[in-house]
Amino acid sequence: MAGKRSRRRIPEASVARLPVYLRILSEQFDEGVNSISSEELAEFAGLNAAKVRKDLSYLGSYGTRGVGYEVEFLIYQVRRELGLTQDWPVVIVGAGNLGQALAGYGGFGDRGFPVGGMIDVAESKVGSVVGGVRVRHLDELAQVVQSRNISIGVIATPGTAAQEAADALVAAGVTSLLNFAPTVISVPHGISMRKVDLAVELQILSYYEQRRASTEQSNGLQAVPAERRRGASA
Amino acid sequence: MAGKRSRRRIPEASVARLPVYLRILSEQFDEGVNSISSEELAEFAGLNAAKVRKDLSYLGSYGTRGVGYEVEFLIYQVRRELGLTQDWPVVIVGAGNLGQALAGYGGFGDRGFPVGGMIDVAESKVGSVVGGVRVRHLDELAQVVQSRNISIGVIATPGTAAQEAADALVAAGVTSLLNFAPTVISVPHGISMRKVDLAVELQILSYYEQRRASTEQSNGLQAVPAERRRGASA
DNA sequence: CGGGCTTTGTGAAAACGTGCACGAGCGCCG
DNA sequence: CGGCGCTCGTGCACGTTTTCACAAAGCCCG
Ligand SMILES: NC(=O)c1ccc[n+]([C@@H]2O[C@H](COP(=O)([O-])OP(=O)(O)OC[C@H]3O[C@@H](n4cnc5c(N)ncnc54)[C@H](O)[C@@H]3O)[C@@H](O)[C@H]2O)c1
Ligand SMILES: NC(=O)c1ccc[n+]([C@@H]2O[C@H](COP(=O)([O-])OP(=O)(O)OC[C@H]3O[C@@H](n4cnc5c(N)ncnc54)[C@H](O)[C@@H]3O)[C@@H](O)[C@H]2O)c1
Repeated sequence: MAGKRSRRRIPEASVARLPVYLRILSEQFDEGVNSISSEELAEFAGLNAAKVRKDLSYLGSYGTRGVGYEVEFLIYQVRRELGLTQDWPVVIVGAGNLGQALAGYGGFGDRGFPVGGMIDVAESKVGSVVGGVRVRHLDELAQVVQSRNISIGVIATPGTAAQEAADALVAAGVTSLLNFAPTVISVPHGISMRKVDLAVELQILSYYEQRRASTEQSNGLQAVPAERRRGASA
Repeated sequence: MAGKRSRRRIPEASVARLPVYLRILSEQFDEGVNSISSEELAEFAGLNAAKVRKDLSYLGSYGTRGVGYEVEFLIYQVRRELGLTQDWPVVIVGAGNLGQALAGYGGFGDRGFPVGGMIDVAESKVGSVVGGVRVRHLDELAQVVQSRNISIGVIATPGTAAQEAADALVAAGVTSLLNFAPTVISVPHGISMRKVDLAVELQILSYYEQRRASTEQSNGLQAVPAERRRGASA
């Protein structure tokens, strides 16, 4: 039997690497590369080849032994697995500095995540247009979510309002959240949640910085070996 | 002998949680809470108590059995371990939308990471003042880094310039990087690197969204159980 | 058409992180 | 001042992720 296909669950660590492969593959494709080996892909991604192969094997057996992977086909498969064959409009809650930057940021809609709505509570924000989208009041959230069939919400409010925003989003029917506020938010079981926390990242760096200062020992982290850098030249 | 103290290496996963504990502890302290149990801390952090205790045990034995942890003292210990007893000025490379948002963002300097410099290459940006800091040309990077003794660099350039920015930062003497560009960058061994990638986060959410659509099975992720939410009321 | 070279796909082992369970230590109360 | 109840600290078992290593499989060349 050739391939049982993809309804096996993919480990989260692997899922988190698929977008990286996808980006690399897309770049390579644009440069006219048709075929790529796990070794090359690993090199670009800063990983080792075995990990790349194992990750890709969760998608199915799409490589050719002795040759590698066909770039275009692999792109298709990764996109399919990640659910990128459809658009996922997002709603941004909090139209402050960050919310506006995000809304104005092209690389958002470009990649299949158009801004389907912006929400705020401040009089001064509601009604204004940011990144081509009219800011609506929190009261209208459910209506916005339902009319555009939005399932991903981005929280860009101050930390104190983040839980409230999350609750409102979930109540409105959103099932995935991306939280930029520096606050732990709790969500019902079954809702996906990821966070991006600047302060946490900096503090982690600080830890290793300090450590470097005391022991002259370097260590793990996401440090990528420098060896053989490849510039992507056209 | 009481406690061999902290020169044992702390697992990265634990390091990444310490900033979260720190934030919670600081909030609790501000509200007048003097003592906290691993159970309570776990509740606030959305984790389980055993993990909290294990994480804290890497710092030393600072709890009191039958009682819990003294908040103020624990704050001090976590800060010490994370290297937050000193400021870590950062230099931001790329003064575009994101770079400006970051520079203007208070919660940066507030937490011990003042913006010590901003760098760009565009004529239109160099010389302007953003968030109280004058934007300098890339050529002046080394001088900025050395004069202010900066060891952390933030990359906020377009993806195509990210590797170049990283190389320049490392050459200038920076030893920790936080990369916002959607590109894998490679750094020499011994340099710490963390990345924040919006597209990756959204694509991970997309994966689970899609999966939810096919199987009516929910799963892992960072999903936090909703149970007993605590609002931090003064 | 067969042998050699290359690279995949994957079991199995190792490393790592998490969660459980419980002994040890401390404070409090009677 | 002794016993009780609470919570820490941690050994251990479990689950997950990474790494290793190699057989299987395809391609190319002679
Ligand atoms: N600006 C940055 O560079 C940056 C970087 C990292 C993290 N953050 C975090 O992102 C969040 C937003 O930052 P910011 O700089 O945009 O802040 P901001 O104050 O500029 O914007 C916050 C916006 O949220 C709105 N708001 C408040 N309560 C709300 C609610 N209940 N529902 C909907 N909207 C509400 C406010 O009206 C305001 O427009 C903060 O939590 C901040 O810590 C910001
Ligand atoms: N804007 C957002 O909300 C957002 C969100 C997530 C990620 N990002 C990423 O952050 C990065 C910056 O985004 P942006 O919106 O600020 O882009 P931008 O185009 O507004 O700014 C980029 C800046 O970098 C400068 N630059 C270019 N090459 C440089 C070099 N070699 N050295 C120094 N500076 C250089 C440019 O002059 C420009 O000022 C991008 O990689 C983007 O993908 C942006």
